[in-house]
Amino acid sequence: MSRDVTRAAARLPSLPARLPATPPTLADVAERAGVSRQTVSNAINNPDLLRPDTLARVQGAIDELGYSPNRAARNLRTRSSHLVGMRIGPAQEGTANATMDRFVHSLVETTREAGYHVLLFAAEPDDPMTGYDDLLRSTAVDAFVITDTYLGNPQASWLEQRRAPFVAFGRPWDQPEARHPWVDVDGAAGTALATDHLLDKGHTRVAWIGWRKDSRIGEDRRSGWLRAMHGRGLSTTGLASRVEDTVASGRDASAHLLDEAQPSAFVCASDTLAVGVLRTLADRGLVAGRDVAVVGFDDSQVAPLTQPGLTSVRQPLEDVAVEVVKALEGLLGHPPAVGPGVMLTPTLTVRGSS
Amino acid sequence: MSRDVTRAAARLPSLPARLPATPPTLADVAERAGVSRQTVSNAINNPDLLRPDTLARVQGAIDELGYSPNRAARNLRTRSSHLVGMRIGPAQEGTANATMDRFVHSLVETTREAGYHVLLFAAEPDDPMTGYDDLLRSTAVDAFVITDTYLGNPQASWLEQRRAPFVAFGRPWDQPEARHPWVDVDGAAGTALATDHLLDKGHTRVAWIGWRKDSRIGEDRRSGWLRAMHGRGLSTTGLASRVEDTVASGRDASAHLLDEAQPSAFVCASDTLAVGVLRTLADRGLVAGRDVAVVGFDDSQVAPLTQPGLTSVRQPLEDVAVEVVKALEGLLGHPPAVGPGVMLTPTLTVRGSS
DNA sequence: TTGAAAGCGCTAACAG
DNA sequence: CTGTTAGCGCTTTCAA
Repeated sequence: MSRDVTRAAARLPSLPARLPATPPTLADVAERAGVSRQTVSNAINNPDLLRPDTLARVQGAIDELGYSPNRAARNLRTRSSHLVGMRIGPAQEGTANATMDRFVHSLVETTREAGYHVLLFAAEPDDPMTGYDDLLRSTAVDAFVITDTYLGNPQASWLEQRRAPFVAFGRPWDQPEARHPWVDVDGAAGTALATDHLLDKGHTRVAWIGWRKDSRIGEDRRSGWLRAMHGRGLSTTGLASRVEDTVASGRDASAHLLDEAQPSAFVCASDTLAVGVLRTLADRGLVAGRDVAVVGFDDSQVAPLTQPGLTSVRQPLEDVAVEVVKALEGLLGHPPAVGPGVMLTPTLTVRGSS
Repeated sequence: MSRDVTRAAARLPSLPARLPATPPTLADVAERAGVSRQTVSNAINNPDLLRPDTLARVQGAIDELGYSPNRAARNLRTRSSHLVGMRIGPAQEGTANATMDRFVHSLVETTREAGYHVLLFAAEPDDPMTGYDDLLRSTAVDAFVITDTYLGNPQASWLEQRRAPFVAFGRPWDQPEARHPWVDVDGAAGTALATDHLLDKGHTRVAWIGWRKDSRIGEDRRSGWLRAMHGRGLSTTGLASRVEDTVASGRDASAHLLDEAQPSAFVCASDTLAVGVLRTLADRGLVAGRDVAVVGFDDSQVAPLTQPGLTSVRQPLEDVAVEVVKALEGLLGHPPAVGPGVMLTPTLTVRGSS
């Protein structure tokens, strides 16, 4: 093989740590170990099939050469890439985005442990599905993780129709017929946790500031507050408000509620709204955590920075990632296994505001 | 070809939008269009070589079949994956992380336009280079983008020694001999911009609160403040402080500076420190923006949420991504072209605090 | 247990 | 301008 002459010549003068111009192949390892290529392949993929001494010799050659199987070749052969695609939206400022970023970190970490990598892609400006379509048809990824299952977007049903493997972070709100695996965080449980926390501290008039009614997630979070209040036989009349997710809205809403309903505590659908509440309290010379308690949602970057620190509901995104990867592994297993949806419970990060 | 019989049978009863069990190949398109496989390949990669009518026929077949070249096969053949690897650190809370997340978004967006995808990977807990090594040896990515070029980490020199194509977001602080392409944001220019902004407003005693001396980035940012002050012949004696990057440190440092040196404005190395300054002002009944001006750095999520809004230096991460991708394209071009480092200038987002 | 042969789907080189 | 041939590096039959 003249190729090997070239390769040997190319490798000789180089530093041990430097990668040769063209990486070693299965054949190189085989020659070095004095076995056939398939034996090397088996050493990697089915070590049990080899005699221990053969395995050791092959392993030695692999280490010496710094061999790692060529992905493209392996992908072509096995029809799988060990890549998981995930679309990320534009870098809009805001809490929702930050939550997704936190999730991406967890996902990358978890997929690594499962032998997968995460391929990020951006939405095409025009068609929301083109990115998925291309990756799917070119068999560039084995599966997708989708995240925004609300706002009635077409991803889930589109992928399902295509029989593309995917796991959703977010329950299929509007699709009871959906059969795909999903993982979600129980927002209602989170706000119930927050509300109970306040009730345990002796508050009886706990107000809610949430999002507009068309937000499924917002209504879900609101229901947890309602449930906790009613669970103790407390009235919620006049204690709720539905507004835009901005600081100004939270500020206005809390001012209004304080005037009209005299709550001693607020549970909010987001940290943004909670910051608005803190501002109202400051406006009025009230001390958060002493005079009025406040709890936010998402435990965002701002929560520890407010004065006092903002108590906030925290989504267990690390656990979400773990469950997503589990579902992914089931989906890509032989035979494919799709379990039921997984619902996780958030925790409460208690700080000075409550 | 018995395979085609199977395929046709499989495709017939399916919905047009549903992906056939096994995606169409070049051969399928070729047969459909009545040309050879090579012609289809040319239609995709070198359309100029085809006669217009042939091209149209092939294109038609491609569209009808929903054909997209198999990535693995193409990667194997061309020895390139059109994937760019980027390592992300653990999801620690904090501004630095948020900046990186913003950058990732921009990078994904920009690479998409260049026909690349971003492959994210996590650091192995033990060895910082294993992730790079594996991806490199398995030829899973064409190049890397590295981000933390400070803290004397080994990535840059390691990759350079391996002759692995990579672009750094961050100048090679400690390696004047480095020859790799890099893109960075001129922190000194940012703080100079901030300082000049304050000086233009009539301030003469502008204080600096920055990081400890071992931070290259911190010292760079500090130098911009120094330069701007000295540029107007103003003294900086007693006006600077170097502390940890925490709210508490910013609060303490600003309190101390106010007592000792009576500054009327603060420029900070981070938004975190600036939040600390705001807290001191609130403690003392001073109004930020009216009594004392404050400017932060990074224009993080908290900046618009503080009361009043925090003026902050903003890194042009979108532009960084564009330059990084440009450098990447040069690096991966034929022949590879490596240009000089690119230094970008930040902007100032002015809010109520100044 | 190990080895030989075949082929995944594509593109580069050349021949027509 | 189009078609033929070869082979990228790997894994999966099937034999030995």
